[in-house]
Amino acid sequence: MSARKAFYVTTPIYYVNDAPHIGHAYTTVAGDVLTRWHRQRGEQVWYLTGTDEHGTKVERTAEANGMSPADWTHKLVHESWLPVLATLDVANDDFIRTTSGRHRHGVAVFWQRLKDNGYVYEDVYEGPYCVGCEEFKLPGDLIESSDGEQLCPIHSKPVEMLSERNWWFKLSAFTEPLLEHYKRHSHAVEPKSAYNEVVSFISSGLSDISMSRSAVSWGVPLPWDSDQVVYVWFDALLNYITAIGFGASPDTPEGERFDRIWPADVHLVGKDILRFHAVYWPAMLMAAELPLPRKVFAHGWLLVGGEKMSKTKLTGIAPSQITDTFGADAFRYYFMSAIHFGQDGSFSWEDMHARYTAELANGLGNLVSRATAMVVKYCDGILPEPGPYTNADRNLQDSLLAASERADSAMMRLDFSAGIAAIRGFVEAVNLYVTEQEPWKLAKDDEQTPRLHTVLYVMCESLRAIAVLYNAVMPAAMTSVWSRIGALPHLGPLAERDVTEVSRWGQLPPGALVAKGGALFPRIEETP
RNA sequence: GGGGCGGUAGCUCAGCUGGUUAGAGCGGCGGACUCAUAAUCCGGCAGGCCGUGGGUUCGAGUCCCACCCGCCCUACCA
Repeated sequence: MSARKAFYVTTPIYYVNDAPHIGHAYTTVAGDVLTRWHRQRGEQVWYLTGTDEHGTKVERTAEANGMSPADWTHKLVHESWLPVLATLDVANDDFIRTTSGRHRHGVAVFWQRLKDNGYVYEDVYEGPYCVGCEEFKLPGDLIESSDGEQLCPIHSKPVEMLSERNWWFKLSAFTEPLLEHYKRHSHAVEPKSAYNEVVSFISSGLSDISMSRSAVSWGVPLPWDSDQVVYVWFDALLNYITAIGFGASPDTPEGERFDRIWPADVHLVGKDILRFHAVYWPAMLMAAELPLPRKVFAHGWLLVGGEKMSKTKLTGIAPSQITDTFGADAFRYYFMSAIHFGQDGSFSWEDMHARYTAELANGLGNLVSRATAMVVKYCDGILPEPGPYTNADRNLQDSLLAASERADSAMMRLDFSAGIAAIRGFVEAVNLYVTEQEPWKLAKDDEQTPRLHTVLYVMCESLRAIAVLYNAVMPAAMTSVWSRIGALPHLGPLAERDVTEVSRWGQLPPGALVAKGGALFPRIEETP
């Protein structure tokens, strides 16, 4: 058992009141690709996702549906949120629910510690409150409706005036420490535009913030004041530590796990929740004397028809709408390759279909077909021994080395589209190689048999490398390739192959049994 | 109001510190080939007032100013 620090990646925990859409799926897939890649570098990895289940909105929806909040969230988690992970082929190590005992316990321990450390005090607050946002608004935040009513600018719904005796977190104490931290760690928030936004916000000075609610019952009670619950955001953020054992004593297995996994290496977040993760969260951790996350990465929006995807505009798309037609692998491939991670990206069915057809069906899928078909046809499905290599063969090996190095460096910096582009470039090089070497002509001349065998071997050995490189993105399809080229009995499970050794030539042994399967990515004629 | 980002071929986007005829992929057209999912490979073509209007410069998509449009952050007056 290794004591190495695990590479720890998190998604936001998703608010159960929403239906899962491709925006949620996008974040989750990104984390899955990232963690699968790191696992294939031989690293210890921990990948966490989960659900955020407390707050007034959930409480009211449950009530409207005639259920208790506990029953209501249980139903949503099991009918909507957990199935999405299976739909997308996500290999998370854990799934945290804020309603779970370990989380509620950890939250109580955490805030008690902050109170003991002197960062929590009592005060009265009066002001407009938006239930949709679950937060107090400043009068200046509000917009006025046509009939003079004060509305929340985000939800365009009337605010409620509340006067509360609350507990407050001394956020103001962390203005300078946070600035110092971000000055020292200029990559702790990415992309750069997000970093600049965060630093600029902190520079303008931080105000203390209310961390509890008295009018809400669906939440985690304060350990020292059972009339109040922890404000939902200051409950939710803690999932990143409660899930891995915070709150357990250090000599227990849970406590040891916390020490091995924390701090997070990457918090993946949408840019809408950047401030919570890059300002409030690190301040809370400082107050608790815990290490800070190494990176918060804010990705962009998925745009549909040029606008941010939205349920009210009927542009919200469920992941299954896409996977039912194209499959989970194509879903993962499309969103990771077509959109530069960190920027907004356009989704359209036309683009999805076009890239699927060109890059997966005609490009990669067809390459697998032609390689396996020829080994079956010319060599009875037994991978032949290669003869002497020519320049063409060596050039292809060189391009594999270059592609794998570029892919690794891109994946390490979360530039998924560049990583995939590097691998796709190698696939295209192999297709070109096949066309130029014309093995079907070599097959017609017995004297050319050694050369034919070399070409067929190069093709299959290339597929071996492609399967390893693409496994993080398309695990199911690449597992199929792994099996078709007969790699499994000789090389073991695909997921255990190290991406940093992928370019070492000659790993697939001659004699491997090659089989032709059905279309890896069948052509799809109709678009929904 | 202030700040930031984006507005480049039909579509999605590259174009660093200004320099010869502004690029890629996809789509469209032509050719080669037949192992393969009518796939692959090659070639050319098309076609873009590089958001608008000024300015600096021998020369600007690339710098400066103003403005228009989209989005984000932030502040706020009646």
